[in-house]
Amino acid sequence: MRQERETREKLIASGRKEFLEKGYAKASLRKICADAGVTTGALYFIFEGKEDLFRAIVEPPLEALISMIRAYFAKEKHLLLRSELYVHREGDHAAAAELFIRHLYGNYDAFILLLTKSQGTAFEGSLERIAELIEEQFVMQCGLFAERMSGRQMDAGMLRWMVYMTVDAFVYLLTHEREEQAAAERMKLMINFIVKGFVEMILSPGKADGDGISL
Amino acid sequence: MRQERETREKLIASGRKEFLEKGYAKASLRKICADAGVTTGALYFIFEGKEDLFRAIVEPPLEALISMIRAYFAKEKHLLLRSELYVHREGDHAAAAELFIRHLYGNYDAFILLLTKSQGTAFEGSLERIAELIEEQFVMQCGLFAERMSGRQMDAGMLRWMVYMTVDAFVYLLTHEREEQAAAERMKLMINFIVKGFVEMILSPGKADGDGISL
Amino acid sequence: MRQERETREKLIASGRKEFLEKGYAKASLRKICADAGVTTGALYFIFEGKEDLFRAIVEPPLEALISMIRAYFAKEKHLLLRSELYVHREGDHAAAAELFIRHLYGNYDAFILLLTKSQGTAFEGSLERIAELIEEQFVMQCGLFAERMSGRQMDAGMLRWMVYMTVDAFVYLLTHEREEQAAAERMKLMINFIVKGFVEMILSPGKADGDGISL
Amino acid sequence: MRQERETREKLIASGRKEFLEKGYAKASLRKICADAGVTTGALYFIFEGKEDLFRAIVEPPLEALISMIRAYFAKEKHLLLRSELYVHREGDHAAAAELFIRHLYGNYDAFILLLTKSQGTAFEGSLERIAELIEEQFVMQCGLFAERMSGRQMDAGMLRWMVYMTVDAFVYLLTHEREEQAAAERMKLMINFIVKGFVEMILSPGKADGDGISL
DNA sequence: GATGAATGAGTGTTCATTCAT
DNA sequence: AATGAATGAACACTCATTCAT
Repeated sequence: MRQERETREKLIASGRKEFLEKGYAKASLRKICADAGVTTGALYFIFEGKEDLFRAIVEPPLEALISMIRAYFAKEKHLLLRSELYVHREGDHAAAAELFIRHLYGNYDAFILLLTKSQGTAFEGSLERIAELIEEQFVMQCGLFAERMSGRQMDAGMLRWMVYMTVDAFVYLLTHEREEQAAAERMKLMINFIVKGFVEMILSPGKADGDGISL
Repeated sequence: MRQERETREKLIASGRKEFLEKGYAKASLRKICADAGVTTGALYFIFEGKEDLFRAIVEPPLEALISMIRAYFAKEKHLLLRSELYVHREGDHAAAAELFIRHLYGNYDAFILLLTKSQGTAFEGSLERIAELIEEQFVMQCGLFAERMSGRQMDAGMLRWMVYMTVDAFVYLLTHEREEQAAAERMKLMINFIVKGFVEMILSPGKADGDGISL
Repeated sequence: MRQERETREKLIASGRKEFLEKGYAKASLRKICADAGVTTGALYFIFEGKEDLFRAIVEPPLEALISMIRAYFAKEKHLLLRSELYVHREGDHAAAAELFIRHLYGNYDAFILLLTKSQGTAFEGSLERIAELIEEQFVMQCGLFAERMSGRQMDAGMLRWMVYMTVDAFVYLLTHEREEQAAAERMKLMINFIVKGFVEMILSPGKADGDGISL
Repeated sequence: MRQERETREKLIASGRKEFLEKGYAKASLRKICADAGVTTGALYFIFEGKEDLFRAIVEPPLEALISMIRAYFAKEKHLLLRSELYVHREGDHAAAAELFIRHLYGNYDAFILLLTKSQGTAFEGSLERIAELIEEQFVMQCGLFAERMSGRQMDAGMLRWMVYMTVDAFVYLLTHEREEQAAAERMKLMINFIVKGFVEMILSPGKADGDGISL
């Protein structure tokens, strides 16, 4: 049991390395095992196969991220229900962003794998799934919001893009800025930019289409 | 000669299909050839190998796009040099955006391949290269701009991100909106959003760092 | 017709080059044709295939050599029949050796091909065939010789080896001394060495076996 | 482990057969594996590839031969240093020759492969390398010899050829006489011939050139 | 809890050769 | 007299996976 854990860890470490270097499809299990100083049989004892090894590397950080997102939105929803008026203060989301950044950079390799090397895997659509999750929760909140500020409709397509853009901002940082501190710094500016644009858009929306969300 | 063209076209067609389905790495030349009703030998008579077939599919549209970008920036630069004052009018870039959208959707499969299925290819960094090209030209223009509106410094990192974000907006559309008309419509809103944010940022910039661009 | 000859020559030239570089088996007809600026079809119009091209390069010089050898032995035989006593004079065979060297070096590439790059070809045993030819003629002469100098038996195996050694001396030069003049010079010494050894062996032969040739 | 050894042996056996029949370049790994009753994958588990299989067949006997040569020369050198006068006795090298013959015929197939079927392999120059090794050691001994018998110069080119001729005598036997006993018998005569010629040449050398070795 | 030998289908690629034009 | 498009079989090699031990 003790030993299994050790082998498992070694395999995960060298798997991470190989997947990063070659991408999922071109990575070689043989090389991963050799690098871990373990036989292929051992890998198949511990994991179900190639994809399972990949999952073992990327899934835990991904699931943790999703939990964080859910928790954040739950809190936001709670606040929204209690307050009667939504007031936007600068830096509102900064704390959350920093939390996310910390998690992303704390599992840097796993997220790089997830976002740029997972082609051919069940995880290749992870970014999309995260965006959808956020959009879903966001739309829900907007629904609550709309009960108080009537008449306004927002373009659902634009909203979807903005969510995607926000999520992609994290990806951009992850792939262009290796230092966590610098990334956190930058993210504040980026969030600010997006929020401002968002508020602006609500105040003077483009021509609404039928697909709009009442706001 | 006549015949070669036909075979070539058939191979490109079935190659496009297979690459789209499986991604570059997992695509099988044998399947491509069988699907085209041709032997592997024929493929190797016409193309140099797997990557060359891929290139034959994606390179022409990519090169055309790059030319369009260059031409657009050349025109912009020319205008900038003639006028004494830069005045932003809404919809300024709309025409260009529409042109790009037309090209992107006119070669839909090729760009999907390029942007989402080119891992393991010389083209896997194409998006980045396009972003760099645009950034380069953009920075150049900002330099010209700076000769007239002095003192202003803009955060180079933010500028880079905005360029990336703009480019990524096209990718977002390509991967989320199959209809060209709808995409063109949307792109106008998106461009508007970005430009507004950009102007806003110039007027009240975040704290500039040393790497800033004089504006 | 004129044209055919030209194409033929170009193919032979580039074939010689490719065969020398890669050896017969690994040489590529495609490369030969490309190098000659000719299509594969043309090659098959003029030659019957890969081996036929090889033959066209090496056969003429080989046949010429064989003729020279035959002529030389015919002359020797003639002299032997006329004279009553065989008298060995130093430098006897020198003239012949020089002739052979001239021919060998005049067709240097062809003989290198023949001797070191013909594996997989009908010509891969050429050296052996030449040795056998010489041995045959040599034995015949020894038979004539034996009619006059009775009693002596020579070890047939040793004789065979000496013939082989002689032939191989030419190969040795061809593969170790690129300059014809130097090779000719050296060959005189080598011939001398062999002849001396031969005479010596006749005068005090090893124990004869049943396979001996009466001398 | 037990099993691997068996598979290894089977592969070596059928590899030896196929290489002998077709030569290295034209030999087919597929056929070798089929003949051994094993899949290609098995071959690649045990060997690194085609050339590695070839190496596994020919390298051990070759290395053993080289060691034997080195040992023989070391002993000779030792004797030479102790005795004040070099006295040639007939049959001097006979024992060594017999040892070599025994080794050569004890690994008959391997040496045939090495000497006549290794084109396209790292081993294609083995004969030359052996000749160089012997020449090197031989020249060294001649140097020692020269300290006592002064004034004599020997043509280095002739010496080189004689070494080559000696080595080639073994090749000649290997390729022309399948029976070890007969070969050993013959080799004695051949060695005798060469040594006699050598001594003769020293006593009445051809005109020495500048490249001569003082003797 | 693992080993390591082996599978078998698959890969991209190269080849000498053919033949309608 | 020659083209050039195409064939089809073969190539060495790699892969994720299995299973007796």
